[in-house]
Amino acid sequence: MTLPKFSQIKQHICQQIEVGAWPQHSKVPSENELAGQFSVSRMTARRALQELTEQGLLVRSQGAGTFVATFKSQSSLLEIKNIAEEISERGHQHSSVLHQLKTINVDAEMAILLNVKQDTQVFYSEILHFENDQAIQLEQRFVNSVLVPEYNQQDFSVITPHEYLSMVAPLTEATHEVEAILASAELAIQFGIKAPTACLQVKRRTWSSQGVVSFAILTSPGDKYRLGSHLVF
Amino acid sequence: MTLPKFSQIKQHICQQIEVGAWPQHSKVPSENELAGQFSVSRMTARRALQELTEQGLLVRSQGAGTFVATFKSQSSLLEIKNIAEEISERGHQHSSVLHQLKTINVDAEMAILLNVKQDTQVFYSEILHFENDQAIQLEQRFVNSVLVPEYNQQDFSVITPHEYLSMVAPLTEATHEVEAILASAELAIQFGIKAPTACLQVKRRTWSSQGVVSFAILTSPGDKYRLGSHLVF
DNA sequence: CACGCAAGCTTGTATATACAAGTTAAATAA
DNA sequence: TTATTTAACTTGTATATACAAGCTTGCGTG
Repeated sequence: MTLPKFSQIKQHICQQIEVGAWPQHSKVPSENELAGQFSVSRMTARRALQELTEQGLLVRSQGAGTFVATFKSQSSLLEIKNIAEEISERGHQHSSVLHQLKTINVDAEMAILLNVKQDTQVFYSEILHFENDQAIQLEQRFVNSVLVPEYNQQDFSVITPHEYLSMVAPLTEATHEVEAILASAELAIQFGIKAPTACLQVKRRTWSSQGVVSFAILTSPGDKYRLGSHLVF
Repeated sequence: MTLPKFSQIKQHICQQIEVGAWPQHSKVPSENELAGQFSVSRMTARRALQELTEQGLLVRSQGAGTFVATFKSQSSLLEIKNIAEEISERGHQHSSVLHQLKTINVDAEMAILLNVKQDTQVFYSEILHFENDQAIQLEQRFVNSVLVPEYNQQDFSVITPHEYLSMVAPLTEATHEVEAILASAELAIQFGIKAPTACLQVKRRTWSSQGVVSFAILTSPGDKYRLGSHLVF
């Protein structure tokens, strides 16, 4: 199972930008040039350019061409760091408790999110992360068992799910949704906080070259965690 | 100047959702059905559905069909957009109410954030933004009066602070901090929601070439608003 | 040398078509 | 009546083609 052609072109373009071959404001090959280089139809090349434009990496002007956008971000979100590493960087101690690691049948919604067939069995893990004995994040993760067949055999006291997945299915794409929720009574107990309290919840969907790898729900108490980013234009 | 056909279909779909004809999770007509209804090619209908899916309003599943997504306003973490524009793009109506627009003395902390001398007078504005008569964001903004001396003379019923600041002091840099907070009683009343409830709060500091322009606190009810991003590596 | 126009190139919208892959409904067989 | 198979429908990827609109470059003329 290889990536669709338009996705391969998207990755090529992102890599050219990343390695500095195409700096800010520089001209990107035209639809017809890319079509020639990749032996695809112009419409396929166009789709790649259009999606990257929609995502903000490129800007396009009719008649003039396609250019690398001025925007450049160094957000911590963009790096999708390993939580153990983040805590360690703060000079603190990371630990975690595995609550659940099992195989489940996915409902329709989750099947769509993981791009698997309905009623497929996938892995579900639930881990509570600590920073210096203070619970700071509940990680609930649904993992595509087709792409990562040995996920449920890992020892998550020595390696985080993020670390393992990065090794066996390196990230190529991700989406995030950040929301504020009210902690349930159960959640409040797990975090050792009083209700009512607000929590920051990040829903993260990750892809590797073979497809959707996992869908994670990362929930943290509002007073213990925040996300930062730094944008340069 | 008429809208392209695919944009007209997008608007039709947004309106159907807005008026309640298509509730959350309900099935949307297929590509071929829309192509028939609008006398367009399937590819044109497809483009409308695909863009709305990327925007988070729809979810699609091969073989099953296209469905209305769980509704939430969504803004980007990777770009700084004008809220009026974002709401407009969703086919919704933006409006706002100005609560405060005044000159204040800054304390030590705010002076540091705005990079001005202590006890300097800066502008403070407080605006409640609505999407289709639903309050979705309280914007509190401290503005550097040295760099933007005429901020407090603007009419913020016709232009948003973001628009104005972008004109007179174009953005070069920004930082975000995203956190979850519990709504105060006052805040709950402004949003028309019951306490206790969680809110998503973004603290944003923006720079232009001359220095720090403003420090904004953007607060939204958790069940009405989320932040998103889509990354390719 | 400067200006205007034409040609070439590029993006933007749209259509028709084809095949792949998955889901759902209908028909058939046990 | 239930289970299985087949057909119909739906989304997903890809190609070829056409025309519109805008930008850039090159050429010709003053």
